[in-house]
Amino acid sequence: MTPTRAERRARTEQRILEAARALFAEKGFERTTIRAVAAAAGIDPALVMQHFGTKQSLFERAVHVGTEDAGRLVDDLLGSLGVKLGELPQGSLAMMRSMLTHPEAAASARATFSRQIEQIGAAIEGRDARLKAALITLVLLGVTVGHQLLDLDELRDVPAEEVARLLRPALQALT
Amino acid sequence: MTPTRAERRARTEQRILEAARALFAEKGFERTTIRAVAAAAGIDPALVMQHFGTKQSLFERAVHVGTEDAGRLVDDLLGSLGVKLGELPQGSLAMMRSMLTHPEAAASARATFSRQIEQIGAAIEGRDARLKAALITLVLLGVTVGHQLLDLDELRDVPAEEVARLLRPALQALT
DNA sequence: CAATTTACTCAACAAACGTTGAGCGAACAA
DNA sequence: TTGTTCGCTCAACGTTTGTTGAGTAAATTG
Repeated sequence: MTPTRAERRARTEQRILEAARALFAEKGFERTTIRAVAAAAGIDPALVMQHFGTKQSLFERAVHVGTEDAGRLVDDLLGSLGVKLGELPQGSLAMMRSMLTHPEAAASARATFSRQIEQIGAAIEGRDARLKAALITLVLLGVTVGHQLLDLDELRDVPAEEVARLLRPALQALT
Repeated sequence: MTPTRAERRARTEQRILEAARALFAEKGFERTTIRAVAAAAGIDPALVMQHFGTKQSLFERAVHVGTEDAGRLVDDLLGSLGVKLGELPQGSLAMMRSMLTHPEAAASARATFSRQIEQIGAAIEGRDARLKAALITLVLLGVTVGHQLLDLDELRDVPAEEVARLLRPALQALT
């Protein structure tokens, strides 16, 4: 009946990570406090430190989940040009939210984007393949930022399929 | 010979604003401290407060300059499809750098983008004009973020003309 | 000239932050 | 059951932050 010790540990660690991801995605690294994460997880701030050591490593752990899945967005794009907005994992949103202000988030973002660019570039022929791939990635970045993070009125309540439909010829022009 | 009092005041106010713009553009709102701005301007931190009251209003004053010029980027784009990257005023960079983490910067960014979207939308025919205009703006946002703020390797040292040349057909597909 | 305004510095405050160490009580191993 | 491990809380530290009020010296005003 009573949960085992390892279970409890894994359970609260998960609660911390979920709370951290949500707050990092909503407020970014600097405006998210350990105290707020702890409060959202229903525990003491000190426990967060015991589990993750430092705020920075908590961020890394929170962001790393979903980073591998982020490549799928590009796969889907290249395969069928069907962009799936609004399905980004919260870890990727947290990274994106912080990448302009937090140096380590910027490094992580650069690594992720470079991986994606390389992936796309390999599927494009021609001399400017890498540059074109970068632009494709940045087009998606811009739309995602405006839609998911900036929450622009013009994109709110617009179905992802419609965005994909309008974006498709533009992206095709870049290949 | 000795500068008048009003001159001195305007002079240092200018130095503060320049230092603030540079730091806000480089580090964003939360990582830029009043003390750092004061040090960069060669004065005491208290003097910054006397001039601008609060860090928030300093940011607003620092960002507001160049906001009107930001619309020209879109004008140029629509007129000749010649995107001029790398010529963004530092005030706009500061706003962009902070828009994902600082709520008031986000509000300012939304206002700026909405103005641009409306402007572009008026020049596009069809039912999806506004949505297309939003996507055009976000494409430029993404490229600017990747180039100016994220400093991606793939776009570094790439002349703006080449980016514009590759981007042109993609943007044309959105009109 | 004397009187006053003002650009500016100095020292300090209160709040919030990340982080730490001691201690408590329940789960574990023997 | 006894001793140990460990998840967890509590209280506090030291630093950094934005911000303030008193004080100084120089420019202005009369």
